[in-house]
Amino acid sequence: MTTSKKTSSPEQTPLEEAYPTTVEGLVLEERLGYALRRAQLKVFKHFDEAMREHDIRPAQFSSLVVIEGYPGVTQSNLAQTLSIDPPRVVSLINSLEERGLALRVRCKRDRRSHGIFLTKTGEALVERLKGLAEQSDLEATQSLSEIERRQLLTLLRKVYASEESDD
Amino acid sequence: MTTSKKTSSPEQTPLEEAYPTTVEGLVLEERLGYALRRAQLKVFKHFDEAMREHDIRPAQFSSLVVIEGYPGVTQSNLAQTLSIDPPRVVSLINSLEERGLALRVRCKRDRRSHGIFLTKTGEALVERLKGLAEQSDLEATQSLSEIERRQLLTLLRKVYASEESDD
DNA sequence: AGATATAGTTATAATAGGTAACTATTTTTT
DNA sequence: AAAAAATAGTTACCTATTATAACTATATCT
Repeated sequence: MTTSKKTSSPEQTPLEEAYPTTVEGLVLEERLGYALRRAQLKVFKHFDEAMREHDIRPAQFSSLVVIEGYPGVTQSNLAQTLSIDPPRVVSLINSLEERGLALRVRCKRDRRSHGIFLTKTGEALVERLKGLAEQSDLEATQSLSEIERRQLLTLLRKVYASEESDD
Repeated sequence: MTTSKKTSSPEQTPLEEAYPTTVEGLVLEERLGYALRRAQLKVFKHFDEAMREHDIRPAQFSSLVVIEGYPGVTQSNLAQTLSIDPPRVVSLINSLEERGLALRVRCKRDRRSHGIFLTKTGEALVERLKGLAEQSDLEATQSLSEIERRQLLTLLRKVYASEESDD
């Protein structure tokens, strides 16, 4: 406030309400990270609504789908697969186990690790959720044609799948 | 743990290390939200690295760019533009002001609001940052051709720009 | 047997994000 | 012109996410 370093003409006060509610034309519109964040915000909002009824968070959904696809997957596998940290997996699986959707089974071969399995309830739920998630995606991307939607998915995969060294 | 409800064959312990570190072939790969999150994770990681030297967070960068583009923008304008909440803007501008990058000027016309301006330092920094951000985007999306990158950006904009009612 | 590595866990901290309530102003209504 | 309502910004608070470090129990290596 006491800084005297000024640029434009600070004493000349902000004009009307003439300021934009979009960043149209701004360099920001060219930034991939910004576009990704905004798009993700929108898609996740739809997802949240779709899952509210079942009180399922994005990470829980992802976990359920992976466990369904690979019954007996270990927690460290899950961490790698979803690229989240082991401590995060613990609370994730805790929440699923508490709700009777999944369960840990101590591995006989290596008694340090747990295989994660879906319960019958979990299996039934994940089937339902997959349908809801697909519907939610469609709603969130109504502005895209079917071809564009596929294109977008392909491009996104291409971005995150390239494991240079990170991730 | 005491749940007796089982699905696959939990007693049969998890197989080797035969589990995947990708979700290849899984329904998850078809989910837009998942793809967006993973891509964003990657792009943001590069961005963080690029900005580390200047200790600038994504939201700070976005704010700086918007202020540069619309000198005298008010905090509520900024909140709308970036679709973040007013309280978030407060701490954002605080951090920029403390570092001498931006400053608030009480508006004469409407003394409730502040116009936000960049200082000379802020202007110089944002110029530098824009270059770094562009470079970071390119690095994060090495796997894309220039055309694909443009395509991706266009598609993402199309997703988040369609204001049906949300956002 | 002893050293080292791994799977999972706990505790903890940093941060993002959002809600509610408050102050100072301005605008609207009567 | 006074009272009521709306607005800009702020503060306090609360929750969820994410990362880090340290601990345990098992397993592997030499």
